[in-house]
Amino acid sequence: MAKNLVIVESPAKAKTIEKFLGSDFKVASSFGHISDLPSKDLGVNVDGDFKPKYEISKDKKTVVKNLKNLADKSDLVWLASDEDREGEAIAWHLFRLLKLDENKARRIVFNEITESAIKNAIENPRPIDYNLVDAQQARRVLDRIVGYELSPVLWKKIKSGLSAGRVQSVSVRLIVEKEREIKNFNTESLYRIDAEFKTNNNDSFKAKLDKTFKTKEEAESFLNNNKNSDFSVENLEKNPLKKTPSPPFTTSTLQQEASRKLYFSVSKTMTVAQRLYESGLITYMRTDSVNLSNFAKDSAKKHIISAFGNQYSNTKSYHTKSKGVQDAHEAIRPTNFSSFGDKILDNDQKRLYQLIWKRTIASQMSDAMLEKTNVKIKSSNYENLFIATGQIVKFDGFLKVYSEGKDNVSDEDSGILPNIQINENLVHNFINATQRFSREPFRYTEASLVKKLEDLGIGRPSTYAPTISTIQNRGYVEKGTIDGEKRNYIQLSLVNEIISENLLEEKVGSDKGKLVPTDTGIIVTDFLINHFENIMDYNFTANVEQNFDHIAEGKQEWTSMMKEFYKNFHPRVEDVHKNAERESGKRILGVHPENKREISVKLGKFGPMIQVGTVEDEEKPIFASLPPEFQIKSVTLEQALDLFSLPRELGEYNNEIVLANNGKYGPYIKYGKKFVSIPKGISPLSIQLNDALDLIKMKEQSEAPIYNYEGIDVQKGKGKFGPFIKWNNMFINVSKKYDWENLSENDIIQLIEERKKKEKEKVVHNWSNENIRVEKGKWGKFYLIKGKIRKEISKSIDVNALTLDDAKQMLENKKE
DNA sequence: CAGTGAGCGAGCTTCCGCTTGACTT
Repeated sequence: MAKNLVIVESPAKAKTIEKFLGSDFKVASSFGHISDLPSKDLGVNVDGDFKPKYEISKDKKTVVKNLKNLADKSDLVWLASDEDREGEAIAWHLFRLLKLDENKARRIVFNEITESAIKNAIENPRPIDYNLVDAQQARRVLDRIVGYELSPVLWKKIKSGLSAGRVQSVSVRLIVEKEREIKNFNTESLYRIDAEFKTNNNDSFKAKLDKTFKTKEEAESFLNNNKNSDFSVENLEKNPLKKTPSPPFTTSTLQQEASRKLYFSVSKTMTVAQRLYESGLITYMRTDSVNLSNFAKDSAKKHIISAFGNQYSNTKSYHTKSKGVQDAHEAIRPTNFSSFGDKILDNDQKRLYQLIWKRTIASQMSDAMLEKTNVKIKSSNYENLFIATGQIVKFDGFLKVYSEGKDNVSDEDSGILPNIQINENLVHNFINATQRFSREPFRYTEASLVKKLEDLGIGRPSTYAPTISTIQNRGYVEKGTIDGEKRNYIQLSLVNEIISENLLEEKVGSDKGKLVPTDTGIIVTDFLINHFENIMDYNFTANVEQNFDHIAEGKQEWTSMMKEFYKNFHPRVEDVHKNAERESGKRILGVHPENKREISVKLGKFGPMIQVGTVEDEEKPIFASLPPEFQIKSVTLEQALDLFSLPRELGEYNNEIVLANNGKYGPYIKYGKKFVSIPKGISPLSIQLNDALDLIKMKEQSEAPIYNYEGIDVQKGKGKFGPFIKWNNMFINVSKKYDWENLSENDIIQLIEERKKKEKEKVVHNWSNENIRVEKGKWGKFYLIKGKIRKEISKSIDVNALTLDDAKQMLENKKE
């Protein structure tokens, strides 16, 4: 057994490091945090000393047990978690839970995974930094108090199951406010003038006028003014322009570029990067640092010089400026620059790797040298000037491999100008006056939201992707589906001294794939801003981070910060609990045309709903849920009344009545006892019998058995987790190596047999009459299964000797 | 799984950051 145990956070890192250290060292991983506050209750003594109650995280029990075993057999334990707040806390929890002492434990840190860095770290251990640990405790406890005290307020005042937190609530606020900006935006139009001129050599180029016009009349009169006008070059200026490469990738910039260039979602970028990291092709992918190790800079330099030549190399260091950066890792870069990734089999992995390769290499290359030309063209008839700009590349430098994408591309790039002389006379091919509408602000995409959060110092590299999922899962935010509308605009053209008018068309107002707030998101945000302005302030995180820094520097005691915060926060929570009005976003739509009762729309316990009448009325109110295609803020009285026509009887099929209705899980068709979901885009209010029958037949077809194996039908389908076949109540995933569209008889038999074999190995007991099984799980665990009940069997019980009666007894206890 | 919404009250929900698999349909 090795004398030394090194513990790092990530297993892939452990594997790499073990190669650098000799046989005296065993390297293991903690898989991140091992200890946390309990999930069931607050877990903080808020009435006294703010002491947190820690327990070993549920999924880390075996990890801790294994580490304890290894530690007990070692002479020295090296705690090598990351060099930041969270990493220091992990080291401390390991120290506590592995029951180490000062003689046996050493804390070491390194922020690059190279042999010299690690050996250097081993030679320079330091004590655990308890100030840094306290800063982490403060961060953890603050987040817990905010999240676990605010969420129950929402359950009571708005809807059960909702959540609030320091990061997610502010993220939703950003999206809600952006939507309001767009809604309140006043679109104005003006006329822009652009022209194409011709030189003496018959070369054409484009130019813009330095003035715009408010009305069509003004634009037209300007064009008239150009008839019989002479044009000449008044001024020609050439200026050098330098472009510098962007720094290497952090998590946030990688997510943005992968979104712009590869159209990856934030979470897809992270899973693909994780694969590359596990294969040892890139460094760690959750980082806020732009720093490159000396090793990386050296090998990038060598690669650049040999591939492009000396003049392309410009080795430099980058430093991170944004708030709250902890610099525990390197920037995201290839581990080996000599591989351009052509051999990576998976296409997505290859594309992401090559993006990282280019960005990193470019960051170590020379600036690009450009020359910008500015030409001013005057008219004999008026004062205003036409301006043409051109750009030529004198030396491409880093542009040879990489240029960064832009989020909101508006102006076309200025190209190359022909040879033009000063005072040269020009003629125009055409002059256009084009109506342009001012553009409303851009909605956030996943990646641009991450950028905004990072700018505000909110959230961490490991949480950007999960935060975006959370706010969508809670129903606060969704991806837009509106395609946009057509809009006409006018273009006046002066050609050969004649003015003509054209009506052109453009599309505006699309929110496809962008983040838009739901009714719930808007109501919750307004409620929180009303009652908890402080927490919803964009600077809240920045302010508390300052306190955390003071704690880390030993200038402030962490529980005193908590007391100070809680003293103001908690009474506010109590007050809102007691006194605040229920927030439902209620809007009165009008009165019922027949019975004159009030019709309103609001957010109810189970989501948005329409209500006829009020509680005060003699007659009870009638309700209908508002389907997702409508919104509280925009639904009309007519649409609301329509909803009460459900359920609609469409006709008959196989002697059964066919109904269309809205259910808990969306619109559906019902016939007999069967249900068929109505797909998005079709309304249960307007669907006709024919379409409904088509849907029914489609469903029957997809459920039709494709094969019969051992007397049991085989069906196939596509689920949440990809294509599968179903046999004997087992879902069998069909991997990519099979052609799911055209499964052969052999494929099906093979899939079922493989699965049967796996099942057999797993099952210890099977009392099929009672539908009770005992199965083997991972880590030597055993499970008792009946229907949907799944219970872990304690290790003290001999599973093989278990009888049916024992099993029944255990299931009974479970129910209590 | 495919109607509930007042009010009553049971019993449930919830945070942010650090890490991977196991597991779902």
